[in-house]
Amino acid sequence: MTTGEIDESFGGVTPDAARRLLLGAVRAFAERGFHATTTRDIAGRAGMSPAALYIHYKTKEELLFHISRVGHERSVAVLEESVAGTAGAADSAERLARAVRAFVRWHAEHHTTARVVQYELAALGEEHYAQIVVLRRRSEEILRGVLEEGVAAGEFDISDIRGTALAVMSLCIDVARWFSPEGRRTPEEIGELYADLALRMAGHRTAGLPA
Amino acid sequence: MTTGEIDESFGGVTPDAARRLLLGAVRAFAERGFHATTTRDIAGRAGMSPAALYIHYKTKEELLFHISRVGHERSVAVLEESVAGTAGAADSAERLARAVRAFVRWHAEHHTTARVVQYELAALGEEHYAQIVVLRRRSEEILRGVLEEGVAAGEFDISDIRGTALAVMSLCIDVARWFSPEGRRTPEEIGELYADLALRMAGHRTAGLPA
DNA sequence: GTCTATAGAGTGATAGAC
DNA sequence: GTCTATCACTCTATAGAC
Repeated sequence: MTTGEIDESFGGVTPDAARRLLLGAVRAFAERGFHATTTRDIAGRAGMSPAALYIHYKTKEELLFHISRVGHERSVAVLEESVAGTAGAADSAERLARAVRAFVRWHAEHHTTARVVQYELAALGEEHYAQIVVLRRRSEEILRGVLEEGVAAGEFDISDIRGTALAVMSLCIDVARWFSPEGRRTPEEIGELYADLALRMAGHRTAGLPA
Repeated sequence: MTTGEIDESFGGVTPDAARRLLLGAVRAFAERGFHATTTRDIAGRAGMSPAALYIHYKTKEELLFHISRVGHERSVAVLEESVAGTAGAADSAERLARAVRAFVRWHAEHHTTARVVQYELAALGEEHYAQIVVLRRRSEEILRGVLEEGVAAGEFDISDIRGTALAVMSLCIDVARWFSPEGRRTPEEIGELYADLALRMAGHRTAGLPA
C-alpha cells in the first residue's frame, strides 16, 4: 500500500504508529466522511487493533483536528510562500497568477487531505473549529491583499474586491471536490488554466485578450 | 417552525407526512451530514415516531435519493429555463449572464437543499448514484453549449472551453458551501457579481473593462 | 505500546397493537 | 397510518493482560 500524496503532508509525524493512524484516517475520512468512518477502519488501515488508536489520540475527533490543522497550515504556507518577498513589487498580475497556481496545485495534488480539510469542518469540536477558522481567515487576507495592491497600482479593474477575492478563493477550494488523478488534467494544467481565469476575473487588461 | 426555502422544492410532495419527513431530512442532512443524521432525528423533526418513517420510505438512503433527485431536477430546470428560447440568438453574453445568475441564485436561495445535493452524493447507493450522474451531466452540457456558441459567434475569447465551463460550474456550485442568509450579500447580489465574473472568464470583450 | 475482551450507548429497521 | 417496544447489530472508548 502506497500513501502517495498524503505522505508529503504528514511524513514528519512521529512515532511511526501515530503517523500510520493519521494516514489511514485521512484516506478514510476523504472516502467516507468523518461520521461514516469507524475507528476500526482507521486502525485496520494502520495495521493495528482499534484500541491502539487511543494510545496516540484521545478521540476520533482529535485525529480529525490534527489532520485539519496540519492541512490548513500547509495550504496557508503554500499560499504565503507563493507571494513571499514580492509585496509592493510592480507586477500584481504575476503575484496573483503565482498565488492561484500554487493554491490550486496544492488542492489538486493533495486532494485527499484537502477534501478532509475543506468538507469536514462541521465535524470538529467547537473549540477546535475556532482555532481552524483563524487559519482560514489568513488565506482570504493574503488573496485579498494581492487584489487590493493590483487595483491600487492600476493593474486590475475590480468593482468588488472582497467579492472577487471570495470568488477566486472559492474556485480554488472547489478543485478539491472534483479533482481526480484519473481525470484528463494534471494539477499543473489546472493551475495554469485557473491562473489565467483569475487574471480575467481581476480585470487584468491583457489577460488572454487580444489587444 | 418555518421551513422557508425548502418548501419551494418539496411543497408538492404528498401525503403530508411524507413531505414533513422530507423537509426534516433535508435540514438534518444539511446540518450534520447523512451519516451523522439518525432516523430518530428526522422523524422527530416531522413530529412522528421513528417507525413512521418506514411507512413512507424503505430506508434512510431512499430519503436521501428522493431529496437528491428532486434537487438535481430543480437545479437543471432552473438552468434550462434561464436560456430557454434563446439558443442561436445573437447575444451569447446575455445568455451566459442569465444562466450564471439563475444557477447561482438557486444555489444561494436553496442552499440547504443544494448542500445535500452537492455534498452527500457519496452516501447514495450505487444504482441511485448512477441515476443522479445523468442529471449532473445535463447541467454541464448546457453551460458548455453557451460558451461554445459564444466562441463560434466571436463574442467570447476562450482557449479551453471545456475547462472554462467546468470552472464556471464549479464557481456556482461552491456557493452552496459558503452561502449564509446572515452573510453580507443577497442571492441576487451574488448572482450579479458572478454573472460579471463569468463574462470576464469567457473573455467577453466589454465585460467590466473600460475600453 | 499493543493486544483481547467488553462495557455502555446508540443505530437502522421491524413486529404487532390500535 | 401511527404508535410503543424491541431486535440485532455497530459504535466509541476503556480495562486489564502481556
